[in-house]
This record gives sequence, C-alpha cells and structure tokens, in this order.
Amino acid sequence: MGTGDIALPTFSAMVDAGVVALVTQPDKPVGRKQTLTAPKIKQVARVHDIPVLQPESAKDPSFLAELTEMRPDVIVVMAYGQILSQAFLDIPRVACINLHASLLPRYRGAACIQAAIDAGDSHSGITVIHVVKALDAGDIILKKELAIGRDETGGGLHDRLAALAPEALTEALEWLAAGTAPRTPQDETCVSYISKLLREDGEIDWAHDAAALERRIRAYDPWPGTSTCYTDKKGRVRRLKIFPQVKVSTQSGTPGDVLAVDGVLRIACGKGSLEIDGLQPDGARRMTAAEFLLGAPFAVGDRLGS
RNA sequence: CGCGGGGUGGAGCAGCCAGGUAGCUCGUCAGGCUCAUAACCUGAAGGUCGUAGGUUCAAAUCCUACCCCCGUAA
Repeated sequence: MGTGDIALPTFSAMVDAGVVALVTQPDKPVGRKQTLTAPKIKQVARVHDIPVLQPESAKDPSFLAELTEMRPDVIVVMAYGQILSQAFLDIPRVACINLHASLLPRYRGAACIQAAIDAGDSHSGITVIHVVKALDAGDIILKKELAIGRDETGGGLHDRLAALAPEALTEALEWLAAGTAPRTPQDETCVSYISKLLREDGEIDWAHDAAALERRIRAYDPWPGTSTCYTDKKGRVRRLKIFPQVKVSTQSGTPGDVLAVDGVLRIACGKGSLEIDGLQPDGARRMTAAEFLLGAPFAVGDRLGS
C-alpha cells in the first residue's frame, strides 16, 4: 500500500510478483480547477487490473474486514500517509513491512529525504523495517545505501531512492520467504524525528550561514520550495521563490541585504552570501536572476526577508 | 464562481490610483572606436498596451464582460 510517487517503481516491480491489491489514499482535489485526481499509483494498478482500495481511514472496520478476506502473506507499506492500527498490522500471515527513505534510526517521519540533504549527510538510503505502532520504529530487516551528490536536490534524491527501493524490497521478501530475515532493533540513542514540512518552512532566514541555506534550498526543491519576501516598486510585499543551484560566496554584509545586482543577484547571509540564479516572483514564470534584474526590482542595499 | 498574482515591441519591467506624444534595462540589426571583445559610442528596426463593449473631445490609464497565463490549496 502506498500513495506517494516514490512508491511507483516498487509497485510496478511488485506487479509481476503477484500483488493481490493496492491500498492507497482516496482521490483528492488538485490543481487550479480543484479537479479530483487519483494518485498515479492507482492508475498503474488500473492498467494491470489490480483491485484498488481507498479507505478514508485505515481504521475503518469494513476496510479491515475486506483486507482480511484477501489473506495476504505480506503487506508492504511505502509512503501511504496514514498511521496504521494494531488490528491492521495483525492481518498479514508473515509480516507487515515498510520501506522508508532514510537510513534509520536517523530521520523517522515524513520529510526524511529533505532532512538528509539539509543536514549535509554524505549518504542516504532505503531502510526496510517491520511496521509497529510507533512511527518508523520497527526492527530493521535491511538497508540499501547511496551517496548524496554535491548538487543533489530533494527531487533528485527522491527519484534515486525510488529507483533503489525495488531491489531492497525484493531482497527483503526473499529473506522473509526463506525465514532468514534478520531483525535488528533500532539504536534508540540515535533516533531523530522529522516532522512533515509545510510551505512556511521554506521561508529563508537570511541570518543562517550561506552554506546551510545553500543545502536547504537544494533539499527543499521541489517541495516545499524556498522563498523570501521583497517590496516591489508599488510598495507591496511580494514573495520570491528561489531555486537551485545557488552559489556560496565569501562576501558578507547585514543578513538579507542585496549586495550585487549586476547580472548576478547576491544576498548577504549570517555568514558569507548567496548568489541566486533561478527564481520566480509572484505571478510570473520562473526566470534567471539576470532576466529578473532587468526590471530593476531592487537596488544594492535593499533588504530581503521579513 | 476555492484563494492570490499577472497579461505593455523578442526578454524582464515602469507608466494606471489623480485620462492628454509609448518609457526604462537588455536583446536584435547597421555604423563607429579598438590589436581585440560579451566592453564603449552613435543610429535604426520592432508594440492592435490580452479580447470585446462602454464612458469621454481624448483611454495602456476609468467602468463592464470575457479569454489566457502563473502560483497555491500536506
């Protein structure tokens, strides 16, 4: 069961292995027109004529009954988006396992991919665990690691982890079938939790170090994105989205101050400064800093941020 | 009618609130300067101001309707 796109490669791989059914979140209104849209993974299931269950709540008794009827050997959870009850966990004959996009016990929770880049970690990976009631706290079956690139964005790492997941699952399932799967408890002293990111978490605090902000801008691309505020020529406060890649510069100044507008846009941070290239003002398309600056939106010495 | 922001030469914008010559920074083209240049100087081309109505002597600007674009709604 899953909802997020990160589960797509894994689900596709499982289709051939004999999936009984897909459980995913209900369709939700999406886009400018609020069109009711099905998760992509549901569309994949449809193509292969795999039954799809979309309970409002995973605790719904009739849903649990229906699932029990299917007599699953194993339930695989990846980016589903709901906390599962003990009654649910007792359904599969062999195990209920979860694929998590971080090297547990580091980064339990939702925004684990962004957290790894934001923290400047050298590696991330997929961890396969047994599902228990506590969030992402079950015993570890196996981990698959990969190195995080110097310019890697949250989106890029997301896709690479998605691609890595099928082999992690395949191996875990083989071990479970053979009864040789290890169960390593997580080291509770190394646990860290990452809560779900909101749009406002993308607000840049220029008082931070340039190097830390550079990592954050990469980590939060494309979700939740990073942005700052500025005052336009009409005196209105506008939002300015910032995209990777940004360059760290040694020039310093009062945090938030515009240091240069001559072809490059350089903003002072708590330590050092950032040169921004890709950005997007409210209501406009995404453009380069050079294009944006032609309209003379601000001058050296203006202050960004709230 | 979910919320908000936009539509002005090829690009990014100003002008609109207090109607009256189409402006700025770039790009393009031509010429000049220079050993040379993405640098500098001079000149030129290029716009039905999203569309359709309305008000007015006069509309980019005020009024009405519509179209399209952008962001967002875990």
